[in-house]
Amino acid sequence: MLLIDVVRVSEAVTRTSARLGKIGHLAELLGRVGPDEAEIAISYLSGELPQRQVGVGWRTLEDLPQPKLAATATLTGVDALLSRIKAVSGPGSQSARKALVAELFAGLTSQEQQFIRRLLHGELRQGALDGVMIEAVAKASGAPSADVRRALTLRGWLPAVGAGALAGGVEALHAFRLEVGRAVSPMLAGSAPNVAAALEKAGAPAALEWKLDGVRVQAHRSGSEVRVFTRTLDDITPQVPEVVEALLEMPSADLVLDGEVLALRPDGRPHPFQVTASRVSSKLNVAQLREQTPLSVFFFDALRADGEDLLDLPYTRRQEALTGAVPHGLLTPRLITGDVAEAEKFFTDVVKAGHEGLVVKSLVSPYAAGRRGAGWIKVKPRHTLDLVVLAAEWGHGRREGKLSNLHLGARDPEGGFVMLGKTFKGLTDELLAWQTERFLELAEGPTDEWTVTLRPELVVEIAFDGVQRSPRYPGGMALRFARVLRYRPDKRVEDADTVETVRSLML
DNA sequence: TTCCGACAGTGGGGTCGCAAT
DNA sequence: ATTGCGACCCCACTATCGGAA
Repeated sequence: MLLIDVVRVSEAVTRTSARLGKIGHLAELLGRVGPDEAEIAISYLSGELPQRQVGVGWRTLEDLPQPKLAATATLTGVDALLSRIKAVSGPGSQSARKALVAELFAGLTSQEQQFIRRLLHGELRQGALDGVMIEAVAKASGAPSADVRRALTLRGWLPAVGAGALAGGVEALHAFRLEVGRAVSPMLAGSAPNVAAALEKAGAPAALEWKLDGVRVQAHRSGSEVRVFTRTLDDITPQVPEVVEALLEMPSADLVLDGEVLALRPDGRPHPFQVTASRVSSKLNVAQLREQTPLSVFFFDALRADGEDLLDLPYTRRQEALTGAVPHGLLTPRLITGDVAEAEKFFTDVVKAGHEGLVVKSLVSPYAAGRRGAGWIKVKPRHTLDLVVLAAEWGHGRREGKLSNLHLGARDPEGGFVMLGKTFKGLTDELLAWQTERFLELAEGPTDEWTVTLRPELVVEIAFDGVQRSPRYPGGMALRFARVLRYRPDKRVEDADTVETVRSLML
């Protein structure tokens, strides 16, 4: 199959707004793709590369050769070249990689170049990713989408599942099973503004578990072999020997556990997330680093224990298996209640202990991996500040032509403002239109291709999760997960919060 | 007919490893 | 030694479609 066939379908998908229409276009192509090309086609049309990443980003794609006029590139040819690009390493690799990228793009028409460029950026923007492709695979293979979804949960990679379904139908899908040592798509949580709302969503009584601010881990043990995976199914086993040792000390030799690693201080309170992230992502000198910053692991679910698959069992049954397999000290603190007051006290306690909040879990839901179902609901405290808009950046994609990303500043009592970060979240289309117009009236000072500097006159109420140390911003601090709540036309700039107020929140 | 769950899109800060400077 | 790039940890929110109620 030619690349252009896939590109044409992607363009049709982009033009179609109805999801069922998108599914139809995708399924049509899956119906005529060859068995050796199915994985590549499914991968491209769900917005990812079979290689996952190949070491090519926006900088490498800045200047590219002239496009060809005739579309002759094959899917397998492009895929093979991308694999070669990924394999490049060592001194001189940047120019070698660039040369291969040039070779790749010289063989593509401008239409194809656009497509591959967006794929490499991870921004296909055709309105269809895994969720839509699952339905397309179901339609093209004649299998129920629930079976496709289930196989994806267990296999963790849709192109393999889709190719299997196209070749072998429902039977092939049923052949995908939980394999110890191969990562399962993790179950994700939705969110609620407060504990009462979370209980309502999950159904009371529910289980309330501490939400620890670390890195999600899925730990597999088969005999003396242990593997640890992240939320995106990357293998981080060498970086977390503490988790490996914990698994090996457990009595059961056949385990798949879900949990969180984080760095705790000697007094038991958590380090800032940055400390945990630094430790977990360091691959060099792990032995030394663990002396200075040991990791702790806490498990909250069991997908397999003592040779039994548990994914389809309700929460309470999985918890029985978990508490039977894992030492008490490695269990995530938990309370089962339907009482709102009791739940709120538990929430207050966990926040006082320095942790992130709670995850409220339905007692009956199975391990529904890979989707943010109603089974798990997270609740975190929310801080707010009144800040001043210092500048704004032009948006991309559906925000093209709109000033979107706000630069936020706190008032400096000595005069002026201190930038604390940016945000684009929380804006409705109406607000985007309004602020674009208003910002252009306030434009003043340096303006480049992306950024418009403003007279500091607008006060905006910002919600955020916390203040963290920043090597980037002048005040040495930045807001974590900042989002717009509302503009405050009733407030003058002199009423905005000060740098001191922000600093007092950092601790 | 209305409601709501699931999805895609739009980007945020921080940190690491690696290659180039 | 420092800088730039790519990758990946953490992530919130809105618009939209289409099935459920």
